[in-house]
Amino acid sequence: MTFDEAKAKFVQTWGTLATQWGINRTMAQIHALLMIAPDPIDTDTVMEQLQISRGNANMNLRELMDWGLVYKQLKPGDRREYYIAEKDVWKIARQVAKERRRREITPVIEVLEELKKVNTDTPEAEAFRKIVGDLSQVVGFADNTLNAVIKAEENWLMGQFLTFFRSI
Amino acid sequence: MTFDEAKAKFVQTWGTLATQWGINRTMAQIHALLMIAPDPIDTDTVMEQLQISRGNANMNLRELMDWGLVYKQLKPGDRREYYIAEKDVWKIARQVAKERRRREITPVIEVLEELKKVNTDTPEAEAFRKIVGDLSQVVGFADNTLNAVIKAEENWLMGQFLTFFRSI
DNA sequence: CAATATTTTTTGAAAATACAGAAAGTTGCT
DNA sequence: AGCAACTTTCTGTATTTTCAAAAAATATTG
Repeated sequence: MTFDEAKAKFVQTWGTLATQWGINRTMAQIHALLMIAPDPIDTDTVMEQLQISRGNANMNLRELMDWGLVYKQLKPGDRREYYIAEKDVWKIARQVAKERRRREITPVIEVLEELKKVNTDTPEAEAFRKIVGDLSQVVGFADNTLNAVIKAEENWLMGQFLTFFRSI
Repeated sequence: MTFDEAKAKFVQTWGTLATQWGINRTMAQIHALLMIAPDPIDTDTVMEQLQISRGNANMNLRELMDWGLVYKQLKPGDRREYYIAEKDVWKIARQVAKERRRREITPVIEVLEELKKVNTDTPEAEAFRKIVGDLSQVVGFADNTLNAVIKAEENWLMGQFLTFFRSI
């Protein structure tokens, strides 16, 4: 496999993984492209490399900045805006964990807590509260896991977790 | 909130959460419906409750069985097939972890390992190997986390994890 | 073995999502 | 201010995903 093939495969793989987890393919591909770029890249380069329109490139670059995964970079004497990706993978992980927790997990926990309060007095309602409560625990577990990632220090994380998981 | 409203909200919430994580909305809604059903349910009931077609109901019920989250149940003296959901939420979690690991994480790890082997000798390729290697670690961490869930015993899981995470 | 009930697969259409290209908006220079 | 270099937003189109309805297959009963 040539280096160019490897880069292409990386971009494609990252895009596929993203889709499977409910994230826009192009956004992930741009992210991949920026992660493996040694230097800042401008919009036109992104467009050319991924064969996408300016509008699309711009939209997803903003989204990536919104997720805190990509930064703008200005070059002195150049009006264009260049983009650079966060390269610290654990920081990336923390950022993603943080966003997904905020956008998707926390709201669900709130709803489930609300639903547990239904006070209808039938066996059916009793069963309902049971399963909702149980699911609440599972989602809470996911929440805790993400939170652990968010709170963890860079290097500390790998060590602690690996030690813990190896014990299982 | 009435009990019926609560049930509806639960089904809707579960569907939304699923979409956000790359899973078919209807599949999750059927799953939700079955989880809170005290008794086995047949296809027509699913169709009626969620206002979906027979084809759609059937397809997603199969998919749910494929994920190991729903079982068929036959009633003596009745030709129809009834469906029942796994109610043990930790078993559900383990099942989901198992499937997603198999379908989505493991393949990515293999690709990343492959990509690390690119032996082009330039600074750019060196940086590529670095980021791919680092990401490999992060994905490996996700893999380990899912694996821990899969391997864990039912009740044991909550206790261990909570203790661990509280320490963070 | 027919007649009937039930499940499964297929197919084309509808809905949702993603996107290109163009228009509009900004910024900075002369 | 006026122009040029870029960036952002908008709008209609294309792609993908989801799904209803019909057709086909399978199972069950008399």
